[in-house]
Amino acid sequence: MKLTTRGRYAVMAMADLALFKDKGPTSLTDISLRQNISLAYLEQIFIKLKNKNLVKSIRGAKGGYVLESSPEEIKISNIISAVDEEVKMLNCKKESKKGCNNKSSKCITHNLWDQLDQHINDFFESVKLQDLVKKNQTLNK
Amino acid sequence: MKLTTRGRYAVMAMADLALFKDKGPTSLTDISLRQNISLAYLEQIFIKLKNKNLVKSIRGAKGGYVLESSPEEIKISNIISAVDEEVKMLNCKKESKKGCNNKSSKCITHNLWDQLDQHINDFFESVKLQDLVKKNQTLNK
DNA sequence: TTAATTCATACTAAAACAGTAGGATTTATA
DNA sequence: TATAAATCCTACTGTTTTAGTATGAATTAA
Repeated sequence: MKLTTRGRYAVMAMADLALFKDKGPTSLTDISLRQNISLAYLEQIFIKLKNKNLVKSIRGAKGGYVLESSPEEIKISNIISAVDEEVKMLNCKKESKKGCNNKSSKCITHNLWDQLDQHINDFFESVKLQDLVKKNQTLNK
Repeated sequence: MKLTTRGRYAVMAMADLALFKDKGPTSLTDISLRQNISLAYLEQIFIKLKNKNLVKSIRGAKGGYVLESSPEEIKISNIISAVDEEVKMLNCKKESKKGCNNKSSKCITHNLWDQLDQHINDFFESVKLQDLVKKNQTLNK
């Protein structure tokens, strides 16, 4: 599976945006400082988030980023899939390389990975940005 | 998370062992051919499986590997954790490096990754080797 | 005009992955 | 007892990915 710091950072940054969404556009500098993520790396991540219409950019001084939708509407799955290429276990799908050919009994575990994919994706589908923000508030007294 | 071909191969190989468990020890050569996995790579994987007491080795000609327990008793989680170092999303745990310090609001997403870990591990705990073998049999007419 | 910001692209060190290579040891069996 | 089949052991390696750096251009509020 592909779930790296890029995905994690993206979710953290989006959660940060959600936390401060009432204070106008949030600059990446702020997020960088608060979440302790390299600014230049954040920039790359936000290009992708923007391309997938998860955030809107405001250029120039006092600019920054704002969420395109409300935190209740943004699913974690949207964020992850925007920055990491995909959440998939299986090589088997691509017929080209090695992979199993599905018909034979070769890839006995085909279904297992399929189901795991399903589980993980379901999980990310079920959690909204809002859930993170709420959780955070109740957790830190 | 760490779930690579090594983990996949390990599960495939163990499933293969389960399928042929009545025919005496199974050699890695056989598994290599049936599952299309490099023999030398399999050898490395099986050292780990042996160290974790998932398989038993019989050396010499006509030797091979056999399962230590019955397929009903071996959980996928056992296999994965034997060959991949761990199934964990969080860097935050290790205080040493960067990570979040948990007390502050920094790592808003801490719980999210924790829960995902839980989900994945639960899944792998719930599936037994026997489930794979059965599934395979019913699937291929 | 300046400073703060996004935007864009190219580069890079380090690590991990997926093996390969080469040989030593053990053991059934012919 | 010689041979072949197997596990065992350790070191090496090409490739890719990751996580970031570096550099500079474009935009815009003040």
